[in-house]
Amino acid sequence: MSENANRNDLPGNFIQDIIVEDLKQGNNGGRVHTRFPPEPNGYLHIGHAKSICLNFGLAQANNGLCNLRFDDTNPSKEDTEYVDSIIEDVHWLGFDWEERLYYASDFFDKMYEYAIQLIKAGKAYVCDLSPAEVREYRGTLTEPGKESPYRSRSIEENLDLFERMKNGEFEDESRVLRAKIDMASPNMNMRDPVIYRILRATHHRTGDKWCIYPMYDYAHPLSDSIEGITHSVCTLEFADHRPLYDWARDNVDYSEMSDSVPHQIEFARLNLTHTMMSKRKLKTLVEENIVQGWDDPRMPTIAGLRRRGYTPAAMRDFAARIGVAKRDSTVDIALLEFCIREDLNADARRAMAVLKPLKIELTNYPAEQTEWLETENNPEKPESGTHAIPFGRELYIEQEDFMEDPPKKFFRLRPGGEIRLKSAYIIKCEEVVKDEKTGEVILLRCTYDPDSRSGGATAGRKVKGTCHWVSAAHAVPVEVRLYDHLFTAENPDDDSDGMDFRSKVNPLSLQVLEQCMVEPVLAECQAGDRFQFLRQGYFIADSKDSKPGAPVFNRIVGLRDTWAKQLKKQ
RNA sequence: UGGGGUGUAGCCAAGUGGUAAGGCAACGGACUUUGACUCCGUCACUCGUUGGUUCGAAUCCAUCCACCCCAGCCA
Repeated sequence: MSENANRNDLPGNFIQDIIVEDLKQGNNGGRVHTRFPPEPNGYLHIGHAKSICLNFGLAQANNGLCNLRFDDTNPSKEDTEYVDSIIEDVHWLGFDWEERLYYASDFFDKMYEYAIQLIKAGKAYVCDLSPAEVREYRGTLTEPGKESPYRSRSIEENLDLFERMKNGEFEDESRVLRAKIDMASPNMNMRDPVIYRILRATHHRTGDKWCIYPMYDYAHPLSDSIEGITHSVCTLEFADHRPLYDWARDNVDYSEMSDSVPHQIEFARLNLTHTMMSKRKLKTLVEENIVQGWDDPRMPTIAGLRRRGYTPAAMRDFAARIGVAKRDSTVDIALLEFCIREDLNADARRAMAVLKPLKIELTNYPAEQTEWLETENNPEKPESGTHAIPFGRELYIEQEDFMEDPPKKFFRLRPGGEIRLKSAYIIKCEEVVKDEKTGEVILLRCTYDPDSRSGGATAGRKVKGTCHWVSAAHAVPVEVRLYDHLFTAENPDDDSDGMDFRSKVNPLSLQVLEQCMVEPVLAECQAGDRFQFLRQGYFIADSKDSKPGAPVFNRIVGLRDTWAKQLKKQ
């Protein structure tokens, strides 16, 4: 991963270019200070991971700092559960804001004072228009707006009304504080935007202290300024808000707080194929129990991906590989899967697990005998050593590794055919036993070649196929859960077809296999341990339901399967 | 039809006047005690269109086209 880590340390994107230029010009006193500013109204998802890696990465690469700030200006949507999960997820991704954890609500007093400053400067006024009237007066995309009749109130009256708004003398929605900018601006955001509204909701941090709350467009530039942020990185849809960001930044005198002049820079948010990114819809999936929770392994949330078995390193690598630009783009989820495979291939321990067992009886193997064979823990990492696996007369192999009437180029077991059992012996299929009623194959009677033992002097004989197996007498039964995309549609966020997204959930996105057999050492694995079950893919012992002696495994990602591809072609 | 933004391969993405990086995917081959992994090779005579400037244009100018965002007292 070292190359990838390097790439992460040295972001090669247009924002880095801006920073380098700023540094060259000596702007901001040579400081670089970014922030990751989520609203605590849901769990973080893979799209946020891009932003986190960007903001913290930019700071790291330039000897700067990155803050974590909760943009908690709308108490009706926010909750401490989300605050806690966000803190956990950013840490888990591997980033540290040290003591610089802020909340926009930390600055409510300051923001209130600044609003008074604006009123005194004649740059803000209390407006009594109803929400519907405000909308009407705003005009349309092609027609200018009309000025509010309350626009020219005296400073004294504005001061009085604003204080009374704060004191709770007025109903919700009866009045707002607006910035006095330009009702004819072609930019809708500049048509006297609301900067404070009356909202009676208990705030998760300030409780009932306030009944007026600042709007994002006002609060964000001020939070940035107060924290001394130099580069305020956000997504493309805020580009239209930049003039307002600058307006608030430039019309408030915060000089006693900080010497930096933050600039907003926009980049394209992440879209992933087969992945729903809308927070609102993800929340619906949770609330309607369509998934088991925010950390359901099928969710694109950081918590879900973590439980699915994704590693922080793989996610950081992914963020580095997708790049940062201003084009609306949709990254192929195959790239994310590539990143986790690459990480796990280097690290995950190899183990044998039979997901759909088919019994084998070795007719020439002594009934009571058990041999302990050595097998490598990870061939990519010889220093990880070996472990012992028991071998006996009765075994299980994968049902799909036997075909009675196979197509061409089938390298596995067939009647009269031979395969090597990984780290053990070559066996030959002598007899196929079927269930009399169903015709289903239930047992293969085989013979083994005693001279073919792995690692032995006479092990050199080659056969075409090698398969995994477990000893029937020693194997441990476990539950395995196979996950697939929650949505089969390439772009589940697109609802231009008029169909409800709930109807697009993939019913096969979760398959539970209850008859799986794993080698005995896995009974003692720890929750969170990751394995490669050879050809079956990568799995993690579930961190939620795993219990000693009967672990549950989630499939993280499958392996590439060229055999399946060839079958399709035929 | 107002304003803002973006067009480079199937998907991302470098490139900023000197003759199209890299990754994913795909395809072909080698290797293989799992058909995985690994390794090797192929994959844009052309950068949304059409003109122009220039010895030379993905890069500069003009034109047209396409897509995304904005009319919350959400962020």
